[in-house]
Amino acid sequence: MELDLSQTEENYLKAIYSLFVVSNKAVSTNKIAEKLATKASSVTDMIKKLAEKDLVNYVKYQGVSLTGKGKEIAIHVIRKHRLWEVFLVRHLGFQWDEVHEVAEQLEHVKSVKLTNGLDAFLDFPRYDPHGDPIPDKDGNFIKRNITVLSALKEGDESKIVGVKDSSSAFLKYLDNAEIKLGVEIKVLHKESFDHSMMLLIEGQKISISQQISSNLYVKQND
Amino acid sequence: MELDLSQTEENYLKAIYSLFVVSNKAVSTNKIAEKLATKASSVTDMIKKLAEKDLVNYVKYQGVSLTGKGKEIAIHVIRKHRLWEVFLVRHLGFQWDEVHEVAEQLEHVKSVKLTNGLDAFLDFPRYDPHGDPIPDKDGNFIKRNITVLSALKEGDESKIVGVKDSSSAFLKYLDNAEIKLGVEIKVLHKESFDHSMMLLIEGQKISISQQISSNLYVKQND
DNA sequence: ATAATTTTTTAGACTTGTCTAAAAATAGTT
DNA sequence: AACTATTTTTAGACAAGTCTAAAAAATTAT
Ligand SMILES: [Mn+2]
Ligand SMILES: [Mn+2]
Ligand SMILES: [Mn+2]
Ligand SMILES: [Mn+2]
Repeated sequence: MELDLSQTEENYLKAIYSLFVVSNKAVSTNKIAEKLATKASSVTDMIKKLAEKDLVNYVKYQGVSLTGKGKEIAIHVIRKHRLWEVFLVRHLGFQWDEVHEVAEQLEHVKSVKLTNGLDAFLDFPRYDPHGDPIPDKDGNFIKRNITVLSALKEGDESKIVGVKDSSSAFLKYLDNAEIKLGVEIKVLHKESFDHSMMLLIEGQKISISQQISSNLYVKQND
Repeated sequence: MELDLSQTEENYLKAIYSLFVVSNKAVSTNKIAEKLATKASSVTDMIKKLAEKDLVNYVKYQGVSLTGKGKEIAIHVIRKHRLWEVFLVRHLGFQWDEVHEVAEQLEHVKSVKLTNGLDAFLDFPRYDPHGDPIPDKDGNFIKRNITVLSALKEGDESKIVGVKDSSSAFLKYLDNAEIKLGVEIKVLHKESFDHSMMLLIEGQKISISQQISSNLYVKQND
């Protein structure tokens, strides 16, 4: 029962998985097309193929969701993606905004020994450079209690633990503003006019727009 | 002038390169087909495509050779292949007979930063686990003066530096017989009947068949 | 030199993944 | 309920890479 999927098929499973996670309901053809920068008609074709292989549940016009097997594969690809990202940053001198593109390629390399060997070499990291949890070899991963920074109220204190947007542009902005994962922050003021925030980060007062605060994850305080 | 080749195209270039190296003349369609476990007709099709891209010199019915650009790409893929093999053995606990299959996948990952970062991480290794030289980032590599062990005469002393056959079966045989790269050997006796050899390896007397001795490379003594 | 054999190329077909254009189904609006 | 707009699916085509079967060229043998 060893099915060998193409990179394309794996990418579809990953896309469906991540879209399902945010909405928690059947994923639409158009959403998948947008995510994979392809056309809706191509998506329909591929969905049929994946349904044939029992990797997705598909009812015409009703959207698609992953089966157990499909979810397992999607998570395994995500595991590889994130492990490689850790490797690139820790050992090859990549910046956190440079790793994604390469990890998109490395995630499709098929070798259980490679994946688990890499995991061990990295000492079983639990988060990738963007703060996303890394599934273990059985597909289990930490479900963190997080919110976006923009949801905090004046006076709240928390810790920055991840990014929602991991585009190179956003990550470079954060580098520039010296906002790193793991730092403690305090919300000094919320401007009701434009919803910008004044933060205290490591003794520094920094003002950030809502665009920024809504793309930063902080630890949920409770 | 950035051409983006498919994995298949890269594999053809690599095959043509390695076949050319042994014969030093235009490579035949059938040889390529055999090497890549495909059909001659498929090879002809692909050769035309590569000729179109100026990666090979092709004259109908006369075989094929690499252009400068084609050779450059082939060597670059080989560089990646061998660097990954070193990584897998040194850092992920792979045996030397397990690395090839995975390296066949990793060699197609495209990122200059990745390749050069890996090279630096490994401290610029000059040989892969099978004793094959690793091209540097400019495509230059050591041309060693080597012969097959079977060519040595009685009384000759040398050092084992590589394997000609790198099949898992052969490599496992070597592991079992405790024949490793880098060890000094002395030819005690050559049996004229079956061309087997009696060797002295690290104080041990070992007899090997011609099948074995003709697949081991030793340093040329002069 | 001619015939037989082998190698290489061509012709036509198939699969995967994609596309555009058009049809069908669904959702939203009056 | 009927019309409109949007979403999704189908139909047909294309490029990449492969295959089988047959034709053409090159090589080897007689
Ligand atoms: Mn990523
Ligand atoms: Mn990531
Ligand atoms: Mn190899
Ligand atoms: Mn090797």
